[in-house]
Amino acid sequence: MRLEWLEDLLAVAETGSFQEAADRRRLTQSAFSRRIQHIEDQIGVELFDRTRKPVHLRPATAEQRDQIAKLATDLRQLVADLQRGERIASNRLTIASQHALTTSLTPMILKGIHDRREDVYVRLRSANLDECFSMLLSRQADIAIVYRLPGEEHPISAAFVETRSIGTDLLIPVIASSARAQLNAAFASGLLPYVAYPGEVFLGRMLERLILPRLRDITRPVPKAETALTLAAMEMAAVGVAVAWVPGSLARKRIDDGSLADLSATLPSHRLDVTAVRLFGNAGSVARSVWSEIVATEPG
Amino acid sequence: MRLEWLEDLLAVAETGSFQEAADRRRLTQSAFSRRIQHIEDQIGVELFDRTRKPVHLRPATAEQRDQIAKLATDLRQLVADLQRGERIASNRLTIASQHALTTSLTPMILKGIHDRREDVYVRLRSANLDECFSMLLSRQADIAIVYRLPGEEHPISAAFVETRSIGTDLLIPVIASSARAQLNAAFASGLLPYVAYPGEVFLGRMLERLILPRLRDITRPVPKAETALTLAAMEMAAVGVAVAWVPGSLARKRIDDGSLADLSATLPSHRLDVTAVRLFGNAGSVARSVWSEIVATEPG
DNA sequence: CAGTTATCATGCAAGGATTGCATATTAGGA
DNA sequence: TCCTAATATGCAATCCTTGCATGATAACTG
Repeated sequence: MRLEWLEDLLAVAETGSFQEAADRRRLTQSAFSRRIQHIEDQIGVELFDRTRKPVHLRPATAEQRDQIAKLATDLRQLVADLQRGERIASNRLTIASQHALTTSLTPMILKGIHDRREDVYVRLRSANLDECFSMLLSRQADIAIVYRLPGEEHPISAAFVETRSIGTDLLIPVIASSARAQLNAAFASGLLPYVAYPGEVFLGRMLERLILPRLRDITRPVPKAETALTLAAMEMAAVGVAVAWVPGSLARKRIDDGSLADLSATLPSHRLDVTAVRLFGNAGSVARSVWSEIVATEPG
Repeated sequence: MRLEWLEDLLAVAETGSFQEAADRRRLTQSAFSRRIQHIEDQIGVELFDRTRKPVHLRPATAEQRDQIAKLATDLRQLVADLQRGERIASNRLTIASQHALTTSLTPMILKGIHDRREDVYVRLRSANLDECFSMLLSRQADIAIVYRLPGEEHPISAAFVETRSIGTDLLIPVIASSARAQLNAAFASGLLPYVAYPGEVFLGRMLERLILPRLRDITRPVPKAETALTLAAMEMAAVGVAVAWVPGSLARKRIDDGSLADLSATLPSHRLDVTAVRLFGNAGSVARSVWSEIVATEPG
């Protein structure tokens, strides 16, 4: 297996066609086609369904897609680490950030660190909630930036981690402004189309426990699509597919420019804490200093 | 980056020489040498120190060794998963086992599962303690088999995981029988050579907190070597380097055949619980059934 | 310190792998 | 059924990788 191959597979998964994938990978279509054949030869399995014309991933291949993406990221990171060598070993720091925060609050935190500590090299790794804790535990990350429900605890024992609230956010329902009429019609007939998150991701559990029960009191929620990524959910809402519950900070810009409508006046929303988490114990000096930077961020 | 290359690097790391590594990788020395050069070219960094004759890993390379090994394992697993396809998606189960248990208790557990449930495909992943929990949290493993100190808690909140004790073990000091005289001499002069574990691994923390303090009352412990792997520690003890504290179950055979001596009569030992851990929540039917198999194992 | 040995590097030629171009084949839609 | 777009394949040029023989150098030995 090669990183190149993983990238080839991902290109197909993302573009849905050999043609486009070849393009993205900067190969001719013919060379690309043969490369895929070669990969399949090596593995000994047909990864794609050729009986359809834009080829489709076989279910077994699609199942591994996330793992392929993760391994590709990790391999690239390994190469980068080897390249960087020991030069910055001492003032290097890894921050794990929950996906939905990676595009909203985390960049501001990084900027803050960079402004005050130019010498620090921060590696940002975006992952889902469980993976963030996973990285903390196995010391692949020094600090994690994750959401938490007010009043709840993180899955890691308080005896092992230190948690600080560094801000709050709101999980709000949104949909394309242009789709409001349509939504109202559905709503009037007692239905609420919404974008679901899989049960195993944080927002999925949130939605299931906190939003849907309240929703069921006033309407019948109907899942129209499912995605593990908040950004993708927001996109679906933006094209008017259904209502998506997303962190307010993420939707802010598009609400302000009018393309998305905030429905929290009529549909339930919920508060979220943004927290910084680290393992107790002897953190390096850089990690300690950056931690104090981060927790100095005023909650609110 | 390629899996092949990772394996090349690991071969060098493990054998300490291009010559032997080439052998293990079934290449001529010359071809292997050029392959390493090619890898370095691609990465753009000298990975090995050539000014020494059996080449040495550069510190920056050694630092990434664990990560390289992990990625190699994961890549091989990915290929296997792609090969196996979805056939057994439903009755597949991943068990994470702490390294030291992987060679002692875990095989017996696996055998028990296999005897009663022939249809279940179990994937065993050996990892250190933190990685085991990490895999549980990110749902890369369904069940973890790990040591725990009696009376202590796992780093994951009890609210999120279910823990069951499935046996006990003893952390005992051992050394080559043939080296006892030598050891007694050192001991008489107030010194105790021992094999240390790095502070970030479970046994390292155990040793530091529970054994060394008691040891310091009676002698002056001097670390002679350090390794993160219990098996390697036992090997060092077996060649007479120093005393190593290892799980009794691991050393049993070599104590019985006389090659290792159990020193727990004169040096401190400590009890260990063997536990099975899983996340609360909706486990699949196979995971539930295997869990009951495992916890049915009588403690003791 | 000189000589020996083990270890790694390199020139070379053979064989293999990968690529682009041109073109054949096939699925999906009109 | 025919057309179009997507994928596969024949072919020749190029690049990569390998083994063999041999050169260079660090480490060891007496």
